[in-house]
Amino acid sequence: MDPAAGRREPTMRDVAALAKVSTKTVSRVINGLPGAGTEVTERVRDAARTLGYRPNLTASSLRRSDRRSATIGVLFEDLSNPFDAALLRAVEDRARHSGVLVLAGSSEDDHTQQRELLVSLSARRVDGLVVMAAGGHQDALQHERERGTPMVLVDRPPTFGATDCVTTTNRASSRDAVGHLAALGHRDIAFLGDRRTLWTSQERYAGYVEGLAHAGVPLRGELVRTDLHGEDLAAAATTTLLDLDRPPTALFTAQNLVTVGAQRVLRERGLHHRVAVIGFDDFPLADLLDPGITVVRQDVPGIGRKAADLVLARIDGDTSPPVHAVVPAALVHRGSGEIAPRPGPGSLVGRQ
Amino acid sequence: MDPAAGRREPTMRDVAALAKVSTKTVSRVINGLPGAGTEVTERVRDAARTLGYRPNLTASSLRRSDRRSATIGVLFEDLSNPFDAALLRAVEDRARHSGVLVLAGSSEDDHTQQRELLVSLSARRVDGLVVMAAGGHQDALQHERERGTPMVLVDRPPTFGATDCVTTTNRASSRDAVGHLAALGHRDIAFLGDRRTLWTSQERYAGYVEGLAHAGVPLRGELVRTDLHGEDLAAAATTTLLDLDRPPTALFTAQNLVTVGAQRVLRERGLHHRVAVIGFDDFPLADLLDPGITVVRQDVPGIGRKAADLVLARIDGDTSPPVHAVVPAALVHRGSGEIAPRPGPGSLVGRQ
DNA sequence: GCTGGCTACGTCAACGTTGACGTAGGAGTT
DNA sequence: AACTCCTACGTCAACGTTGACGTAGCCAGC
Repeated sequence: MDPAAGRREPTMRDVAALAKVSTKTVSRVINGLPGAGTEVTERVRDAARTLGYRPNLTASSLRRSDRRSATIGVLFEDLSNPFDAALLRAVEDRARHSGVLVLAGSSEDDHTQQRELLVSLSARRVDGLVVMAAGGHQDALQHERERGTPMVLVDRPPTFGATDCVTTTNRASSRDAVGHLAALGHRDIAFLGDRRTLWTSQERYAGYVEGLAHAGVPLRGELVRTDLHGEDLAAAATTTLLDLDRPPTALFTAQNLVTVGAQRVLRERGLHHRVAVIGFDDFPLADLLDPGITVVRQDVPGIGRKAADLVLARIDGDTSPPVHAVVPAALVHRGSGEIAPRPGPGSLVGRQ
Repeated sequence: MDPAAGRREPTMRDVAALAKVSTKTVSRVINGLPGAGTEVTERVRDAARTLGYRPNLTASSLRRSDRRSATIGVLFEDLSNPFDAALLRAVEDRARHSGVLVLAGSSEDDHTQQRELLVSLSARRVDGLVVMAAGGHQDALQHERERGTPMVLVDRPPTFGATDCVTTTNRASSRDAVGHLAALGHRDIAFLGDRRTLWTSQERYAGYVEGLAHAGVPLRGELVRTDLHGEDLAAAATTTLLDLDRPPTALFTAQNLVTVGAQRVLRERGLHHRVAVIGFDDFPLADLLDPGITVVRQDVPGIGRKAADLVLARIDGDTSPPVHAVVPAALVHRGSGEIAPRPGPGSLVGRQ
């Protein structure tokens, strides 16, 4: 049974009646505004406590001139992905310390779902948004932004203007990672990437191309596999790569699930000490594997904090020009990226 | 610059004026209620589209009799923990399909923070709560519950009455895990647990005790380590356990971070193929480690779905007696839990 | 003693929406 | 022709709160 069935939430009016003051005075006391004497303040506090009064932020924000709901929306791809979860946590921490709560949703990288969530969030009059944009067009986001909603994109930049965004050094770090492999002597470095519609995938691929070029290693098109969304596709692509006549001696896996999928296949084939791997995005336990997985590690909490700071500042009226903040990623050497190439079965290395 | 600086959000009044109808008729059209003719409906829709009208759920829920905000609060320990994140995602999915959004917060297992978040959530008039209770007393939760807020506890049951809850088979699965180790011949099975204030820790410890008793293995108090909150404490405890004169030949690590901390030490010492380990809670990549980590896997999405179903049903007025749903966990054999005991340096096995 | 300024209140309306209820006009019934 | 009934609207007030403004009482200063 509902312990409070039939009961009604006490309102300011109830408190005012019990304290024998006007609702306006209750409002002043509750909000700590000046204009209430000490004795009256005490009476109001007592009454509120007695009745179990709780302010109604819904009504308050409807009436107040600033119209703030003290709530922001967070719209990520998949809240159960460790990357998204860490990002959410960082945003939430920052917001909480400003008295702002977070409405969170997963878009599943689907435009329809993203649009529906945007509608739901705007119906609740969130003060701002932190969004990991679904790949492809960003019409719905642009539309929302043009209505004036403060918005910060994370992980991927907007394709429209006047919007803050926080990303990492996708291209430069990818270039460095490939350069690291090339410096060990690798010349057959495969690229395994997530959906090509994703900006991060494109940037990481661009970094891969630049890294090869910079090292003077020709790009072999057959070593490039994209649109690997999820572990299974990544594993399948890894299999076909290893079955090539001249298989790669190193893999650059450009997303965390892709890294894991590739890793699974290497282990099945007993090649995990033979084929070098550098992954983009760190993941839990990457250091416990044997060999440890060398990764490009993003500063996820840093990205989240920055994004939260930006959106909170915009909500507070900051009208300085839009910012594209780039939070540097770092190459973390753990072993898998430090494996030198050596001729394997079917390899043509040394025979050229 | 804010693209909409100075502009005001269009309201029903604006739409009504443009469509030359009353606001009430706009309300009917927007909410799909009967009583609006086809021609008028069309005019209203056009006007709404022209103005970019968006309903204000805040005002709507203030006025409506049911007073629903179509929002629930999710109050977990740490949204960046994979367990919490997976749970959040499951709850969010279920809620979203009912048109309900999720306000999420991390309590960090801290009563003050939990209380503050409860206040924030109730100020926003959430329709219900899904809570992972902080350890120790649950006064604030009980108070909130007694006010009538629908509430479902997950992972840990309430210490007060009349409240739904969803947990897993902590005790039985722990018993089974220990039994599994004992059946392989282990007699020195250590217990490494999280904070003793947590109900799950207590239950898992109880299962450990029962498992030993059932297998006829005497409990050695020095093999029991608790209050290991986080990987570092777990690693330190593992070290002292391994340094015992008669070290354990198997570890039952009763929480995912504890499992990882212990694993780290075993690897450092090269004992990961020697000392058996079963962990409670699965974690990503547990299968990729060598050996794969045998774990008790909770059905996290199942728990989240059930919790969401319960709270949504309560919000819809379900007044059936409170439920304590138990979602079964399963032992997943991956190798680390199938290592048989053999005498090691300092072990007394065989010398007794 | 009157003015001016200040403090501590109160009154009123409005935020955007919807429930309760009213009404005009047409169709159907007797 | 008078009646009921129904549909398609409109009017009004209220949800809980706060901004704008009003006012009573007090004190200081001349």
